[in-house]
Amino acid sequence: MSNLEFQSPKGTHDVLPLDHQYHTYIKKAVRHRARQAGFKRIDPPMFEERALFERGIGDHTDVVEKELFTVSKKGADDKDNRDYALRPEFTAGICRAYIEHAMDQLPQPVELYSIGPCFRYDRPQKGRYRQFHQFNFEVIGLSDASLDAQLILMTWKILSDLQIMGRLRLQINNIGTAENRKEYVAALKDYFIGKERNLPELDQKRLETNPLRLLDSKEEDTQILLKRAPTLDQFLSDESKKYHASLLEYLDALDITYEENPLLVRGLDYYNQTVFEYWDKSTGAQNAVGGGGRYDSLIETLGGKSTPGIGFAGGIERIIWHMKESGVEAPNKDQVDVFVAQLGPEAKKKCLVLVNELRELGIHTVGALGEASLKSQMRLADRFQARYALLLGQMEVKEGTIILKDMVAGKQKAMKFEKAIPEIVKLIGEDNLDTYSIKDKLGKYADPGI
RNA sequence: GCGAGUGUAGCUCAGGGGUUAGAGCAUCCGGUUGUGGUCCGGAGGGUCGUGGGUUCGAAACCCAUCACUCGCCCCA
Repeated sequence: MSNLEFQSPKGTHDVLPLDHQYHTYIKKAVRHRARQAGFKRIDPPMFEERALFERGIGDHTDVVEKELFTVSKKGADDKDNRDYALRPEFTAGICRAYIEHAMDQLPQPVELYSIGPCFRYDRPQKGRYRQFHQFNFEVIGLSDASLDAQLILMTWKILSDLQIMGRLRLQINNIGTAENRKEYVAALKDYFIGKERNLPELDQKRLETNPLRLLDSKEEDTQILLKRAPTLDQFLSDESKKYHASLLEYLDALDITYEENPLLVRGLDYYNQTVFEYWDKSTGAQNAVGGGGRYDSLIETLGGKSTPGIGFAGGIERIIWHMKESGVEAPNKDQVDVFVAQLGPEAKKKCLVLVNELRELGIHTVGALGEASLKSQMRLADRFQARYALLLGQMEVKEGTIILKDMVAGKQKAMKFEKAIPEIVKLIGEDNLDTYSIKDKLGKYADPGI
C-alpha cells in the first residue's frame, strides 16, 4: 500500500512479532557468549555530537561524509550550537564513554558489548537499511594478538550457534599502522602514475580519494594492473608481521579456519593492525554479516590517553537473512498453551478466574471472553495454534466439571473443575512453565569447604 | 550521490482504452440444540499509489511526482 497517509520512513522497518523471534534468538546467543567471556553491557546514546563521529571514524569516509544521519534540534533553547548525528556504529560512542567514565581505572582490558539500532542515511537495498541493528563488542586497554584471537573466536562461536557459519568465510588481514598505510598509499599512487588512463573511471576517482579501495575493486582492468603493484604487506613493520603471525598461530590452535586476504581494507579510518570480516561464501564482501578490527589510536584521537582496543560489529538483519535462507528457525516463545472457551454468563465468570490462575502459574493462556458461538471460539483456538483447549459451558458449571481437549489429537475428556489446572500443568511439564522470579540468582557459588 | 524495475483487496497476483474491477489465499458469519484444522455456502473489504494530460470514454496510453524493490558506490 503506498497511498497510506503515514508509513514507516524510508529504509526503516517495523520489527514485527515474527521478526522478533529471530531478534530475540540472536540477542540470546550474543548475551550468552558475551557473559561467558566476562563482557559487560553498555548502551551509549543513539545520538552523539557529530564531531565525535567525524573525528573518530574519519571525515573522509563514506560513513561520515555521505551517510551520517544528522539530527535537527527544533525547539531547542539554542544556546547549544553543536551538531548531532544518529550513531552509524557503536565504537566511537563507546570509546567516548570509556574516556568520560575514566574506565582506564578499571582492570584492563575493559570488555563491553552492546545491542541496538544504528543509522546510516543511504539508499536502502537488500541488507542495507537506514535503521538497522548491530551487536557489538569492544575490548579496550590491552593490545595482544591473543585478545584478537579470543574476540574472533567469540564471534565465530556466535555465528556457529546461529547455524550460519557454514555459509560464511572469515577474512583476515593486517593493515599495519597509519604511517605504514600512508607510505603504502604514496607508493600505490606512484605506481599508477602514467597508468591512470587504463583505469576505469570509477577507479580513477578512487585513486584520488581512497586508493586503498582500489585493492578490492571488481574491475578486471584494475585487478590486472594491481598484479604488479606494490602490496601493503611490503610496508608493514616487522612488529606488525610478528603480531599477525602470532594471531594466525592462535587461530590455528583454536581450530578456526580463516582466509588470509591481503586486500581486505575496512572503510573506517580508525583501524590498524588486525582487521577481519565475515563474508557470504556465495556473493562476497557486499553482504558481510560482520566485521571488526583493532583501533589502537582511536581513544587518543578522541582526547583520551593512548589506549589500544579491538572491536567487532555484527549485522542482525543480515544474519537473519542468512538464517532464513538456510532454513534455520528461531524458536517461538509465544506459543499459546491453553485456549479457554466458555458459554453462558456463569461460565464466563468462572473462566475469567481460571484464565488468571493459569497465567499466574506460567501457562500461556488465551481466553475467548466475547459472546461468540462455540464454533467460532474453537476456530480461534485453532488459529492461535493452542495445544490444549478448556471448555466450560452451562452444563459443566452445573456439574462442577470442565472439558479438556487435546487440539492435536482431537480428543477430549470431562473432569472435575478443580482437576483442570493440575492436569494441564502435568501435560505441559513443570519445567516448561513460563515463570520468573526477580529474586533468583543473587548468589550462585557454593562454599567449597576448604 | 548515480542507474534500473515495480505500484490493482490484508497477502500473492490476473486484467489491459468501452456498462457495476477479478481470482486464490486470509478475515468474519453460517452449514439446527454446545466443538477447531478438511469440505460446502455466504458476507465484508478496492479513491486500480498521487497529480495532471491525451480521449466521447483512462485502472489501462503519456508526463510529473511519491513510495517500494534491486543494482552501483560504500558498508552491518
